[in-house]
Amino acid sequence: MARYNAREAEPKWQKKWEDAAVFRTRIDRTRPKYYVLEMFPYPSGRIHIGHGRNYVMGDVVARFKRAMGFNVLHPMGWDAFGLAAENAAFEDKSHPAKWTYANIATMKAQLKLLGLSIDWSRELATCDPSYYKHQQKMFLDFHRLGFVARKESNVNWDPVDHTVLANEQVIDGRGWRSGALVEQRKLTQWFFRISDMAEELLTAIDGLDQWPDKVRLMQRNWIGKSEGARVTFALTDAKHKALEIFTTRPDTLFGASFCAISVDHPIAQDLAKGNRALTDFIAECKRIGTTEAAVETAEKMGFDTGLRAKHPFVAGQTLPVYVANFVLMEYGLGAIFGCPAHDQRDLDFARKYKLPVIPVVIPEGEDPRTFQVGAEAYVGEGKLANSDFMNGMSVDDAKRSVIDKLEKMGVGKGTITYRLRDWGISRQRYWGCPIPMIHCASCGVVPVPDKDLPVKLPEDATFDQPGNPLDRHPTWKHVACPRCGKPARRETDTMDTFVDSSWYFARFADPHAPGPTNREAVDYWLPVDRYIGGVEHAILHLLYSRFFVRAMHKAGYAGLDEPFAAMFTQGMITHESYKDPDGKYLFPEEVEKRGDVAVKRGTNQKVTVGAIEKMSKSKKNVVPPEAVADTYGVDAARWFMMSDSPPERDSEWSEAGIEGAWRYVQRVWRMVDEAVPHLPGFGSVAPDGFSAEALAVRQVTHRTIAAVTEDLDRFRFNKAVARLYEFVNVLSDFKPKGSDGQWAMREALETLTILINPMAPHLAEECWQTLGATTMAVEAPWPKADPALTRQDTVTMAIQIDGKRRGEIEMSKDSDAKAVEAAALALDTVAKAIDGRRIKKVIIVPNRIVNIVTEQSGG
RNA sequence: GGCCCCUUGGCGGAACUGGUAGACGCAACGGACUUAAAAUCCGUCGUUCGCAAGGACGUGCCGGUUCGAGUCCGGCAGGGGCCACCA
Repeated sequence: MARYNAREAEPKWQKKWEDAAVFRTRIDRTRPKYYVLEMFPYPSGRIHIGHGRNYVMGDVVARFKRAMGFNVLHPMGWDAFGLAAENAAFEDKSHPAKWTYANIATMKAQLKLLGLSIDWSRELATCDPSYYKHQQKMFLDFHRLGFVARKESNVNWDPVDHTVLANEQVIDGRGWRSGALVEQRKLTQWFFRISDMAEELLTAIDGLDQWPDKVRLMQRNWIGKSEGARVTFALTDAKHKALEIFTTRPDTLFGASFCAISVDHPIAQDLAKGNRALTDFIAECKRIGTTEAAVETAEKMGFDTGLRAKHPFVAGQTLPVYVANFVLMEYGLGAIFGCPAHDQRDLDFARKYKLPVIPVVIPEGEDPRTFQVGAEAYVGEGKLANSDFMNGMSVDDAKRSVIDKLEKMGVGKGTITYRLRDWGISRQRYWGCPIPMIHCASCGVVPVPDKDLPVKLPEDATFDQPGNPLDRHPTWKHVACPRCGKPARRETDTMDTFVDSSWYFARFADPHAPGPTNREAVDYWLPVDRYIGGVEHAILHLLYSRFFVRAMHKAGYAGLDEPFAAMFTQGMITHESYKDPDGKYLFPEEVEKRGDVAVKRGTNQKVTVGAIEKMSKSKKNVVPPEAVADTYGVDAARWFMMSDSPPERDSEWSEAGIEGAWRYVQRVWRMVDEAVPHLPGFGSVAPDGFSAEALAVRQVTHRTIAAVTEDLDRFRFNKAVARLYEFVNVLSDFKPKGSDGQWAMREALETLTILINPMAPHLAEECWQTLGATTMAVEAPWPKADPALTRQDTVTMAIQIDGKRRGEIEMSKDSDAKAVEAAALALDTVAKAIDGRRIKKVIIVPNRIVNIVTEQSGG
C-alpha cells in the first residue's frame, strides 16, 4: 500500500510554488485585498516549533483568503536591530551585522521549510540602510511637524547594557533585557510626543472592534486617563507663594489634612539647598527606589518642610506641606493634597504623622455625626458632609460643584491627566538606526539635510568594550555643521528598535519605494486586515505603531490612522521541561521515556520531568522544526498546531499529538489514493440523480464546506480541524456503489483536498494531483456549499418533562406547534413521566426542544 | 493593592444569541488481522444504581432568576494576566 512520503512531497511542492511565483503579489483592483501579517521576528538565532504556530496561523488565513478570491498580501521581514547582536559581537569579537545576517539566513530557511505562502520578494530587514534611511527621513519630517522633542529628563539608565530604557522597558525596576536594577539619571534625550496624542489614541480604541478586549483594555489602562482638578494652595511663605496640586477627588477637599510634594518637586529641590536634613531625606528616598519589593515594604515617609498651605475654602485653616516618598514627579503635578479618610495611602501617612482624619463622604445608612474611619479608608459612594456648600451632594455632583467654585475663585481648574508619558527613543548603542541630528556649538541642534541621508552606521566600529561604540569611534561623529560649516558633532544615540517596528507593515506595501512609502501601495494595502502576534506586544509595539501611523498620516506618508483593523493574539506552544540529576536542563530528544519514568537517552540516569511551560531556549524544552519535518512532515506539524487548542490559548506540544496528526495525513492520502482508480475522471459531469446514500454523502460534503468556511473565517481552527476529522470518518465508511455514488465520492474527496489545503498544503497538492487535476491546489478556488444540500429537512427535538429530558422526536423542520406537541405527548416515556399529572403548559422552542410543565402536587 | 480573564471526563477541548452537556482528537481498555510487532480495522470509554429496560447524580463551591442555567445575576474559592506608592 502506498504511503504518503512527506519528505519527498514537501520540498517538491515548495519548489513548484516558488517556480510559479504563486505567492508574488501585486496591486489588483479587480479583487478585494487582504493583508495578513504576523509580527515579524527578531533574528535571534534559530526558530523552534514554538515560534511556528504564529506563522502557520497566519499562513492558514492567507491560503484560505487566497482561495476565497482575495488578493492576499502575506510578507515577511526581520526586526533586525537590537542589543543581542551587539552583545554577541562583544562576546565573539565580531560584528553585529555578521551575527544578524547569519541568523536571518538560518531562520529564513527554517520558515521556508514550513511551507509558508510568503511573498519573499518583499522581504526587508530593519538594519539595512535601504530601510532605515526612510526612518531617518520620517524622523526629520516628524521633527519639522513638532512630533519630536529634545528634553532633559530623569531617565531609566541600565547600568549593564549602558543605555537608557523607556518606561515600558523597565519591569519591576529592572531592565527588560539585562535584568539589572535601573538607575535614575538626568540626560538630554530625544522623545516622540506620544502623550500629546493620548486622548486621540484612547478614544480611537473604541473603534478597534476587531481587537481582543483584553488588548484594548490594557491600552486604555496604559494611557490611564484621570479626570480631576488642579488646585492652587496659597503658601504662608515669602519665597514659595503657591503650590499647585492635582487630584481626582476635589470633592474631598474639606477632608484635607496635609499636602505632599515629590522629592523631585522644584520646591523640594529649592528647600533642600542648605538644608542638610532635607537633602539627606531626599537621598534616602532615592536610595530605596521604586522597585516592586521596595514599594511593598517601604513605609510612607514624609519630611515636614515647615511650609503651610492655606485651605482655599476655610479661612484660617492651614495644612502642613511634606516632602513625601510616595509622590511621583512624573504624574500629575508632582504634588497632592492628602485626604486620609478617603484614600488608603493618605490614611497610612496620616496615622504615622498623627494628622487629622476627617470623613467627608458618608456611606448610605451612616450618620455623619458618628461615622468614623478606622484602619481602612472609605473610598465608596456616599453623601458629602462637613463640606460647607457640598453637604448632602453625591460624589459626582460635589466634584462638579467644587470645580465650578474653584474656577470662579481662580484657584483651580477641572483638568485631565494621563499616565502615558512621552516616548524616549534615544539609545546609547551602535546597532540601531542613527538619529539624524548634528550638534553645533554655534547653531545648536541642526537636522541632517535630507540630501545627506542615510546617516549610515560606520562598519569599522569596535565592540570590545562596554558603552556606545558610535561615541568612541575615532572619526564618525566629527562632521561639519550643515548650517555654518564649523566643526560639529553627530548625534551618537540611535533609535529605540520599537521605532523600526512601528512602520514596517507600511513599508511592506512597497518595500522598494524610493521614499519611505509608496502612497498608492499603502492606500491599497493598508490597514493590515489581520495582525497576528503575542499578547506580550499588546501595549508597547501596538501603541507605538498606532502613534507612528498617525504621525505618518500627518506627514503625508499614509492615509489612515489605525494600522491594524483586526488583531489576534495567539497562545504559546508549551512543552515539558527536563532536568538531569545535576539539575541541568535537557533537550526533549535527549530524554527517553520508559513507562512512567524518564531517563537520559542511552543511560539509566533518571530525568526529572518539570512543568509544562512556554518553549524557550533557556529551558531547552524546544523542538526544532527540521526534526519534526524529517520524521512526520511539515503538514502533520501544521495540522497538529491548528488542532485541539483554540488559537488564543496555549497548547502543549507532544509526541502523541504530532503522531495523531501524522496518522490523519496518512489516512487522507490513503483514502484518496485507494479511491481514485474507481472514480470518474476529474471534471466529470454530475449524474442526473443520486441514491439516498450518495445524497447523504453529498449533504455531509456541503455541510462540511459551510462549517469549515465559517470556522476558518472566525479563527476557530480547532473546530475546523474537528470537522475535517468527522468528514474523513464519514467518507471512510462510504463504499460508493454505482456511478452516482462514485461521483459523490469524487466530489467529497476534491472538497476535502481543498478544505485541508490551508492547514496541510503539501498533502493537498499531492491529493489534488492524484485526483487528476492539472492545476495546483494552491490555485483552486474555495468550494461553495450548495444551500439545497446543507438544508436540514428533519430535526431531532428533545422532549422534557419539567425540565428533565425524557425522550426525543424526529420531526420535519419547522413543523407547527400542534403537530410537535401531539407527537411529544404520543411517546410512551412521556406519558410515563407525566404520570397522570395535569399539564400546566407546554413550551415549544421551534426545531429544538419541547418542555412539558406539569402541576406539582403538594410541593 | 487596583483592574481584567479563566475553572466542563484521565487529558486537550466542543456546546451559535439560555434549549438534548461531553462533538472531534489524545490516552486507556477489549477484540480482529499477524508467527510476532508496528500499521490498520471493529468496539467500550463522566460517576453511580440495575441482569436488563431504565433511573439518579454531574460543567470549581454556595445561593438567586427562569418552564429550562456550562451559558445570566450575587457571593466565595482556586488558577492566570496586566498595571502598580498614578493622587
